[in-house]
Amino acid sequence: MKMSPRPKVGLELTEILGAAAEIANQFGMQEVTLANLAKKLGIRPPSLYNHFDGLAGLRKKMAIYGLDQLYEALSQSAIGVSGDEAVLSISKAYVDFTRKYPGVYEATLMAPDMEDEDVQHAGSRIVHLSVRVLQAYRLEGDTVTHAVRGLRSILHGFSSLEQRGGFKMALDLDESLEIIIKAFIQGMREN
Amino acid sequence: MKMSPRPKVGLELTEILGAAAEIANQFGMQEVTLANLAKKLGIRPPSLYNHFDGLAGLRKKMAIYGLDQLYEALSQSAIGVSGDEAVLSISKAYVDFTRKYPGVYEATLMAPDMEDEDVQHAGSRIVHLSVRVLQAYRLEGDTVTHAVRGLRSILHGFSSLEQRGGFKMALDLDESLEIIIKAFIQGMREN
DNA sequence: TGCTAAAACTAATTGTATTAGTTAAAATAA
DNA sequence: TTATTTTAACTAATACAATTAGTTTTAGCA
Repeated sequence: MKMSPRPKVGLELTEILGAAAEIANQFGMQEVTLANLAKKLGIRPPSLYNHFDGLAGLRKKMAIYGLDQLYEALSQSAIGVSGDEAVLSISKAYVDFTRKYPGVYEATLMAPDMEDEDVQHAGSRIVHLSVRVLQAYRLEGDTVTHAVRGLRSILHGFSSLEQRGGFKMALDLDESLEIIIKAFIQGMREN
Repeated sequence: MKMSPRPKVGLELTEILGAAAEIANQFGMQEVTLANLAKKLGIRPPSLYNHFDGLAGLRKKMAIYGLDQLYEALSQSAIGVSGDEAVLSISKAYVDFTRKYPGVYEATLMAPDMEDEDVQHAGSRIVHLSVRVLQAYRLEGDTVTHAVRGLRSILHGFSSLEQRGGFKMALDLDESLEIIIKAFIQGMREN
């Protein structure tokens, strides 16, 4: 019996998620396979099952990891600002994030079950942040909820379309975002 | 040697795309595999290669098919209306479409190459329709382009988030959409 | 020192897309 | 009508992904 040297890699979950995020950002989520991830980490695919429950488990963990990072970026951008300035600030931070970490953002949308409690919780922090920022406008009744839905729709739709190359006109995208957001919040305030 | 009867199925591409759309609408695009599609059609997976170039080719054809259907629904909804009424009408038609045919809408976003000429062309018809509807507001300069980008962002973002169960508050979604769209177009007009 | 648990491993199974080569049916040409 | 060509099915085989079962090494701890 030969003593094949099996160096105990001793992987931490965060290193695994970091490696998975790198693959996702560089090549897209469809390239985040157990085979590719294992290769990058220098281990065999079945070994990954010691850290999470298969591909579905990995995607869930990546979604939560991504939502946490996105929340972090957004909340940082909202420090010390309020009103229009705050809404514009988190809007730009949101789009910046999807540009810098497209794969992580993609992972955010690829949880096997969006109804899952942990995923919901990670996402709800972002919703609550939006609520807090929009409450500055003192909208009445359910209007805050409608406004949050609108803001999220704009940010997600804009980012998604931009990532897919959906905007073909040669016209500055940051300018578009600013104009769109300003129009929306002004329109919400007036009704 | 027995003459095994091999009934010439004589599939038309539209029947194949229809079957694929049914799978997509019922079970999601991840279930649109060559194996599942072939089973539904009563043929063997390799036979599908006579009709399109593998899974990537199928996805491209489904994307174009979906964009054409979406355009059809939107343009019908815009007949005989103008201004706010027209924008609201196509917005509702857009969201209705994604609710009735979620898999087809998903296919719209899953083309292997969004830059592909045929896919771009199918998508551009929808953009042109939006331009025509928004031109009623006589926005100046590049503002029409910004407005089209905003409208598309809202509609795509809203639909996408709704489909993924992203809106958890118990508050009517159609009402949200109407308020969001009205706020956006009013805000765009005033600047 | 010896036990236990964590985290790696190999081997084998299943399901997927894909390619190569074959054949029957239908359409077309002689 | 008969012969040829094209279309669209087929079988067989390959490559690669996820997964499961069972095994082994390493590290920490009693």
